Amino acid sequence: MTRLTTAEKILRAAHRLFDREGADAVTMRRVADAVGITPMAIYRHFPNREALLKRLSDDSFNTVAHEWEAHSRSPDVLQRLMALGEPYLDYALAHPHLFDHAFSVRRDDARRYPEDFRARRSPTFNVGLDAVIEGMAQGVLKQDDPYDVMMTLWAQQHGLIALYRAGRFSYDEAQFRAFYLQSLGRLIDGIKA
Amino acid sequence: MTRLTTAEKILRAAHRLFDREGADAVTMRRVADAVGITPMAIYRHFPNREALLKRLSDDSFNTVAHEWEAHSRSPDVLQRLMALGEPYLDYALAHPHLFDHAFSVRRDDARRYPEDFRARRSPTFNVGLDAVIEGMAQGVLKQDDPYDVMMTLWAQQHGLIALYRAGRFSYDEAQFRAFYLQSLGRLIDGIKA
DNA sequence: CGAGTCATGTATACATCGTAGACACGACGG
DNA sequence: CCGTCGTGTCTACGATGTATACATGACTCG
Repeated sequence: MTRLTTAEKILRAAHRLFDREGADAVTMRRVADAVGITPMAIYRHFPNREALLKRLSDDSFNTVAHEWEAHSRSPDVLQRLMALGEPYLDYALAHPHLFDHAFSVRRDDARRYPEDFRARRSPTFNVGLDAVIEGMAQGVLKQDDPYDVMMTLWAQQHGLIALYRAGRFSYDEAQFRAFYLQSLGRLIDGIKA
Repeated sequence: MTRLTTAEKILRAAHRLFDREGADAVTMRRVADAVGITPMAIYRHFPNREALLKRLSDDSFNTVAHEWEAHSRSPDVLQRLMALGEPYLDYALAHPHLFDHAFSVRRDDARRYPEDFRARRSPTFNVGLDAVIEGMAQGVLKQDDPYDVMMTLWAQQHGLIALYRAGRFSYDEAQFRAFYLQSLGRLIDGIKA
């Protein structure tokens, strides 16, 4: 069995709370209790609560981002674009609270469109982007700014999930997934050549 | 000059704080100070803070919803669908904090898709919906489920705004508005006949 | 007129939160 | 042996929502 540093124990306890009950449940006192230390001890490892939360969502996101890149090697560009919508949805359904914090919360270090994305600083965006670029080169997609097109695709997915997360759908996960893919298909129809 | 009841003064003071600094700035103590009463006096008019916030965003939203319905009587369905994206964006830009609370926060009384929208319980959704139905009848839009199509349109708009509100764009308002309309155009291309 | 009711406010207090500040204590290098 | 440093504790403070008890004035009804 691996020995855990205190910092790791804090992260694990906090992650558990975050994933199950959301950011509000991650109080310094509850995390400290779970680890078996006093609240102030956390400050030896993280400068403040906000930094702890940021670290949590960053870690969680990075883990998922790796699976992302591996996803869908379909040679058919249109199919690949559809398939690329899935990991985003999967993440939102599997870790709703972390998703909220990673994508719906203001943060100063977030990548910004267009400069960061045009500079290819988002590994996840890049995966879809390359599919779009390839599709345009093949003539499967209309000629257009591929960055703008990819951003439009992202927004479509994000909007559906945001509304779902905000309780605007009475669908269960399977029904929502079907609706999500169907909506994505409508947009893809709009960018097809 | 009109005499204001205390409840109205509370609402005005709270609205001011909400609109300028966001929901977190609306503390019972700050509202009470602004009105000139003690914090507990607010509880004679609102059961708790959450209800006060809900009332604020409801009022704000309803005000805007009226302008909504008046918007865009263009006989061209496609143009009308484009134009209908604007009031949503206008509201988000003019009252970003209220927008966040009205559309991005979980609330048990929110209308849910599909039942509430299919039952035409959303006056704002209906406006766009009727354009979609008309477009399908005219053969300008592909045959499809008009409710699903309208929901897809809403999600596209909502997603862009959510990402903008979360600081994922470095665009100023004018640039973002252009991008928003352009993205909406791509989706409309996908639902055109 | 008088008494009770009710709407509206205040005063006080409590639990919960993030976190500042002072101190303890063991390891380790000179 | 003695400082320094990493890591923890203890205590306390200020913000916040809100429960509870009480005050006060207006209005109603006998």
